[in-house]
Amino acid sequence: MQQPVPRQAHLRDTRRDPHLDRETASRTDDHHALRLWLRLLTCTQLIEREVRARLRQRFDTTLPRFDLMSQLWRYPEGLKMNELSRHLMVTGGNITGIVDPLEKAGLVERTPEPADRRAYRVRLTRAGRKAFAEMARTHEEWIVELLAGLPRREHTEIYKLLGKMKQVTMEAGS
Amino acid sequence: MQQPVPRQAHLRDTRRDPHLDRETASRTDDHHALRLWLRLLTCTQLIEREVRARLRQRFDTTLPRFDLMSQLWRYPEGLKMNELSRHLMVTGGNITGIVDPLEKAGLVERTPEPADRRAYRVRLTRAGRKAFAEMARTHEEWIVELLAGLPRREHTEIYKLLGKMKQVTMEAGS
DNA sequence: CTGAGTTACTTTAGGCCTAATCTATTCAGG
DNA sequence: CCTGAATAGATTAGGCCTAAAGTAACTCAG
Repeated sequence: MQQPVPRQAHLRDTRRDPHLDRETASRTDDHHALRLWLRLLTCTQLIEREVRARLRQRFDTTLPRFDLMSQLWRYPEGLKMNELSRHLMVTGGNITGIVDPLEKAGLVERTPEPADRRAYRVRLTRAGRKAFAEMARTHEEWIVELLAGLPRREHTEIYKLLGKMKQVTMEAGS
Repeated sequence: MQQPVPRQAHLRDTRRDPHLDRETASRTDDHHALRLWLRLLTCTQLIEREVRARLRQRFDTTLPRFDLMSQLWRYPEGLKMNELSRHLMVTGGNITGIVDPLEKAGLVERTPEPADRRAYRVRLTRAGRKAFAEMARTHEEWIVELLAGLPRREHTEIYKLLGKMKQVTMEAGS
């Protein structure tokens, strides 16, 4: 839980120039779908980068660990490894790599699954619940803050449209 | 440029269950901003994962390499390392790690910058241009295909709204 | 002209992620 | 009951990404 460190000038982050990102170079003859995709990617990266940096600075943790704890928070009875894999949309091997250090830190625990000796259930420990509750509150404030400039009306509009986009993409994908 | 390999049953990708992703567990009392962010993330990951997999299978390359070549394609005179860093929104050290293998593969070249002996210009080679032209055509088809289910009207609507979102996020961020 | 500060790029350590492969367990058909 | 296929999870090799620190070159005030 280290405090934010003031950034020195020679380490200044040059990656936020509003006039120079992936999208800026898109050409007028690019297909609309392509430009939409690039813009979607830019928006996601803007928020994701900020959240990652803040999680690291304020809570000395990472986004994947936060995400995993977030899922466990919503399922107090715990989740199996492959369920976590599906929820977080990452491969199983990766889940092992995220759960291991969290378990070592005492934030989650593996409890045996009586019905299947291959599997077990991952749950937040008491310490994990306490730590997550604090982080989640702050995290939500960050998101609200980052999107505060967006009027409520457009807020729900994007949400609805992205819902449709999610659906058609899932149907089209592989 | 290997061909796609039919996936064996026991390696089936279990990560695309439409009823079980990060978002599904969002609770009704979550703030609207948080739910919007989760949905944005899901949409991006759906497309990104698909594109990464296809780039690997069809062209035996990666998304970061494709993205970097894409920027060079749009700037035939070449870009300096720190310009690439800004365009792709990643750190400088990372650019080194992406350019190195591309240079080794003969797809890009580093040419000295006469005015500044610390810097140089990275450009596509002839082979790089040829390879990229082919990949870009296919890549664009993929994106169009993945978003094909979205009516033109909503297409431009999301594009506009995300533009606004990008703007307010950039103003709010750090 | 000199030296402090800045900039361009690289390197390093560490974490995330994937695909592929491995072990142990479970399951289903004969 | 056996045996082959499928599943749960771990492991490995390799690539991406970051922050931080290192090197070399540039800039400019004194």
